[in-house]
Amino acid sequence: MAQLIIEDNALIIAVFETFRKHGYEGTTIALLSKGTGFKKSSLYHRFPEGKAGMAKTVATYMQTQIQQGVIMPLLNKAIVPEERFKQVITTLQAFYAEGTKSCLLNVLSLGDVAPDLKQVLNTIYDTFLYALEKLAQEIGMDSHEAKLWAERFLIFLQGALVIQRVTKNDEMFTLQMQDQQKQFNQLLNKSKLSLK
Amino acid sequence: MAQLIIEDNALIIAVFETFRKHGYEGTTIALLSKGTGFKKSSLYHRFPEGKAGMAKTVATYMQTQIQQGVIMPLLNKAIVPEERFKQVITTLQAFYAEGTKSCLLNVLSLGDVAPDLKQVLNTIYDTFLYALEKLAQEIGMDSHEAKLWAERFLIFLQGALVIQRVTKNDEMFTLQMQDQQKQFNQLLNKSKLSLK
DNA sequence: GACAGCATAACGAACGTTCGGTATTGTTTG
DNA sequence: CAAACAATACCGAACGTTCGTTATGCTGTC
Repeated sequence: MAQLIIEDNALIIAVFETFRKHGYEGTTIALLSKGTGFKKSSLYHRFPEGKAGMAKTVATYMQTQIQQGVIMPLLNKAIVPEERFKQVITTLQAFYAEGTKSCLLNVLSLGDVAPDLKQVLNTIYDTFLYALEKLAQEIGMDSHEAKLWAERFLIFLQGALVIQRVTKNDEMFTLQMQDQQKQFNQLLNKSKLSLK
Repeated sequence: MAQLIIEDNALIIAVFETFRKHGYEGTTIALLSKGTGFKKSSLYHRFPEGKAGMAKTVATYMQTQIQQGVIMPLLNKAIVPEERFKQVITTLQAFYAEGTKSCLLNVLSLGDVAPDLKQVLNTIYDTFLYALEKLAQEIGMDSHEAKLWAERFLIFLQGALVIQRVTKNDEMFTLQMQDQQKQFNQLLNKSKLSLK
């Protein structure tokens, strides 16, 4: 029994980094072995469901990270919206290492994706979108505007990651995130004005 | 001699579609054989440099497509800017099949990319960016604004493709492209007003 | 009969995975 | 407390399959 083992965090992170760098097909067990320090067969002890299981595990890991570093701050009404958004930008900067690391949502959604993995990726997007939407509504957007703004932010996030990977212009992501923050604050100020 | 053989266009397109769907590592020769109708060994007759050569070929194919459908229209001063941008949006809609197909710039830039392939991808981005920049300058932006606007457009393009792949919301890309066009026209009108 | 175009068949290497076995750790029992 | 047993953590070696690639052979056309 007791099948639910708390996976070693450093191990998961190493696997996560390998997948986000090489994508699913590009990630080999040999590569994972190198990245984690475990021999191939040992990895199968930790992940009895093999490569597919590892991918699902890292996707779930990302889900919890986003939940903790993004969703919770965004919905935390104890803090002013401006500060909340700033926190999220900071989290994302760290999570994507200033845009030098790719997003699982992108690299794990190529080709024929296993349905259960796809569902985790979908959920991450949905919850992220929802939290952004709620924040936007809080600062005065109607439901439609809020959804559009949230979508746009996520599009921008993903796009900036792709472009930085192609161009190797390592400041692009940071600059664009800063700009998103600036624009958010402008929207917020407009909303404050119209309320007075 | 005569190393430059005119490759069969339908063949290249089939290879191109396979790569953009599965990425580099996810694309196998068996998959290419299925997609093209050629046996594996026959593919090596057409592409003596193997898989790496095929990838480079499809990247170059994309380069010519973008050159013809995007760069040339953007720089064509015989047509008004509004119409030029509209043409480009139309081209991109077709090129990405309303956002249902991925971009080589994204899927071929994962993991360890061969330097010569990377350079082709880089060139595609650079020329695309440059042409957008020139158009933006034409409608009144200064050099700095123009570069930012061009970057943003490409970020949006790539981001929308990623998001649509994750969400399977098949209208997202089209809607966002239409919106980009609308925004461009607004910028253009502002510029016209300030000139009067 | 030369040569291009394509297929058959096979290559070594790497793929993801499995299995037997050995340490190491934890638990039970006297 | 220690001996005995069980469970866990990890590894070496090998599995069958598929990878990318190539050597060889057939078939038609000029």
